[in-house]
Amino acid sequence: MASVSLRDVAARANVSFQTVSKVLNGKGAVSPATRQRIIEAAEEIGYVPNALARSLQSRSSLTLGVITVDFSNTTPALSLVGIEREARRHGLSVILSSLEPDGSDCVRYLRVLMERRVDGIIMNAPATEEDEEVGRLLRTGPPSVSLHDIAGGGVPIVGAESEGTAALPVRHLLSLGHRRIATVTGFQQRHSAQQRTAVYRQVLAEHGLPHDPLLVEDGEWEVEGGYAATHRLLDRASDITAIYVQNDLMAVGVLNALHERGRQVPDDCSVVGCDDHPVAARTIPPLTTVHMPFFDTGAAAVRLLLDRIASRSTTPEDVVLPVSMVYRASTASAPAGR
Amino acid sequence: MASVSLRDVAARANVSFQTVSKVLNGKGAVSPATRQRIIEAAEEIGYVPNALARSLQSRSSLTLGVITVDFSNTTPALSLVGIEREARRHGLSVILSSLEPDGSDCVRYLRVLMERRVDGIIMNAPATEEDEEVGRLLRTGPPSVSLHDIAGGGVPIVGAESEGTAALPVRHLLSLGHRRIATVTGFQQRHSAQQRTAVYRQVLAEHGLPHDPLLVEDGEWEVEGGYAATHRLLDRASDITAIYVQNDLMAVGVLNALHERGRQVPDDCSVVGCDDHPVAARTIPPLTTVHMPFFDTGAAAVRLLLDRIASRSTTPEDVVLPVSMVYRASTASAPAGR
DNA sequence: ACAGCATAGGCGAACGCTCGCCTTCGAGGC
DNA sequence: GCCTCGAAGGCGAGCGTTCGCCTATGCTGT
Repeated sequence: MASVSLRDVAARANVSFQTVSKVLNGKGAVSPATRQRIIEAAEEIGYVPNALARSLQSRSSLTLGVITVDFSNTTPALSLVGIEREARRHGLSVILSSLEPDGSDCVRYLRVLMERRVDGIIMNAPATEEDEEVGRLLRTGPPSVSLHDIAGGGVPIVGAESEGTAALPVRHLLSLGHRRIATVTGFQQRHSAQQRTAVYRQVLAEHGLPHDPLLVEDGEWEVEGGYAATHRLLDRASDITAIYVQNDLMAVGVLNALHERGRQVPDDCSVVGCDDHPVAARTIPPLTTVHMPFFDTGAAAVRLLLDRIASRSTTPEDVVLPVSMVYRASTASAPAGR
Repeated sequence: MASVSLRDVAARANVSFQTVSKVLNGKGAVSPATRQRIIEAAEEIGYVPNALARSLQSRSSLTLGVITVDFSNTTPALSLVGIEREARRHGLSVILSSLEPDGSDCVRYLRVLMERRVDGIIMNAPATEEDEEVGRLLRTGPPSVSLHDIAGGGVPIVGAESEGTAALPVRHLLSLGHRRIATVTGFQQRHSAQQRTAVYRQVLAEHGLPHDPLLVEDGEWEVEGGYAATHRLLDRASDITAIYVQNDLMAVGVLNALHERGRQVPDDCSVVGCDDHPVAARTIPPLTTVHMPFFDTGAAAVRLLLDRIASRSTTPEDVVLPVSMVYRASTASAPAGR
C-alpha cells in the first residue's frame, strides 16, 4: 500500500529510475534484457504509476471537468453518459460537479476545476445561462464548450436544432387539422423553453392562428408540473384538441390529467411530447414525440472540446444536431365536431 | 493563461514563495502588512493554486472514484447524485467512470482510478459482482465501499434492506386477498433480482401458496422487458390477479401490456412496482410501489467511505437503509369472482 | 548593557515524474 | 591502429507544492 515509485522499481532492477521511466513509457533505447528485468521488477513490487506527478510535469491532466444540472432526470443524464463515454474513448477522465437547482455554486465549482487543472470544461447547467461571472471565468479559463447559452458568449455551443424541436410537432398537429393547440412549456426562465414557445407561436401565426395566451401554461419540466398545467388549461379553455408538451416527463403528467378529466387520447385530444424518453414508448397511449439526440450531444461536445484544446483555435463554431419526429399513438386527426 | 505559480506571486510581493504558501494557507506567522501585500499580488496576477502539485506533496488527492453502471436510468443516477452531493459537502471531487452493460472494462477503469491516486472508490456496477479480479483489486487498493455484492467479500456494502423490498409488496397483495400473484423480475443474473424472487417465493410459501414457475418472468429491468414479460405471463396464466414488478420502469411496460389486453388496473389486476420513480406518481393509474432510498444510499456510501479512510478501520460493517410502501391507485382487493 | 525570547520570514528538501543532454563502450570502416 | 558512430543508460533539472527547521530582528526584563 505504501506507494511504490519509479525509484523502488529502479533499485530492484539495478538501473536509474529514469531508465525505468523510459521502459514503462516505451521511449528511449533500452536493451531487451534490461527492459525485461525492469518490467518484471515493476510487476513484482506492484508498481502503479502516479498520474498526479505525471500531470504536474507534463502540464496536462488528461481530465475534463463537467458542470451539470441535477442529472437524476434522464435527459441530462444521457448527455452526461455521452460525455463520459466519448471522453474515455479518448483516454480522458471526467470530474463531475452537479449543481443545486438554482445554480448558485457554479462559480465555486468552476474554481475547483481550474485548480485541478482540467484540460477543458463542459457546461450543462442552464440555470447559469445568465450568470456573467460564469461567462467571464469560462472565457478566461481552460477551453470550454457548453450545451446551453453562456452570458456574454465566446463559448461554442453544442445542441439540438432548436427551431425544429418546436416546429416539427406543432406542424404535425396542424396537419392533422387541429386549430386549438395548447402548449405546456418548460420552466419559462430558461432560454430553451422561451425559444420553443416562440417558435410555437410563430408556426401558429404562419397558419393564420392568432396567439392566445390562454393556451400556454408553464409545467416547469416536471411530471407534476405537467399534470397541474393541464388541469389549469382545461379549466379555462375546454375546446383544446391538442397539446404540445415541451418534454416527455411533463407529458406523463398531461396524459394522467387528461385521463382524470375523461378526455380520450388521441380521440378527444392529441398529445405530442419532446425528448423521446424511454417511457414514452409505453405510456397509455404511447407518446408521439420529438427524438432529441442527448447522448450524441454529449459526445459531440467532447469532440468539439478536444478540437479546441488541440488547435487552440478560437473558432466559436457552434454544432447543431438534427431532431426527428417519432410517431406513436397519442396523436390523431382533430375531432370532427370542431 | 500561462499558469502562474507561487513563485510568480512571491516575486511580485518581494518575499520567498514559501511565505506566500503560508499566507494562502493561513499557516505560519506573517505580519498583516506582508500578508496584505501577498494577497493583493496573488489577486493581481490571477493566481490559481495547483491542486495537482498540492496532492503530490500531501499524498491526498481529495478525490473519490466512482464506477457505475450506465446511469441514464433514473435509479443509478439518483445514487450517483447522492454520492456527488455528499462528496462535495466534504470538499471532495468525484471522478466518474461509467461501464458498458457487460461491465467488461471495470478492471481497466479501476487501474486508472488507482493511478490517479483517488482517496477512495465507490462501486455501483452490479454487472461486476462476480468478477474475482475486481474483488481482488478493491481489497488491495484504496479504501472502498460498494452498493452491491463484491466477489470474495471484504468490501462493506451499503444498500436498501433487501428482504423488505420484496416482502412488503407481496404481503400487501396477499392482504388484499390475491392468491394468483405473478412477478416480473429484474435481470435474473443479478443477485438483487434473485433475492427478490426468492423472498417472493418464501412469502407466498408462508401463506400456503406453492411455487408456480408459470408466474415468474424476467423483464430485464427495462420498460420493453416488462411489456413483453406481461404478455408472456397472460398467455399462459390468464388467472393472474396481481403482479409484483421488480422496478417501476418495467411497471410502465406492464401497465401498457395490461391495457392492451383489456385488463383494468386495479379492478381486474393489481400492480405493485418498486423504486418510487418520479413517473410512478402519474402513470395510469398511479402506481403503488416501494420507495427505495437511492439518493440516501449514495450519500451513506460516501460517509461510510470517509469513515474508513479516516480510521483506516477494517470493520466491514454493512449499512442497511429502510424501505417503505407508497400506496397509490394500482392496487385493490382481488376480484370477487375468484 | 546583556541574556532571553517571540515574531517574521528564508531556506532546503521532498513528493514522483519527464525530458534533454551527456557519457560510456563496442563495432565497423578506412 | 585510429576515427566515427550508434546504442544503452546515467544524470541534472524542473514541474508547483508543503513542511520542518533555521536565522535575523527587535523588544522585554533586570
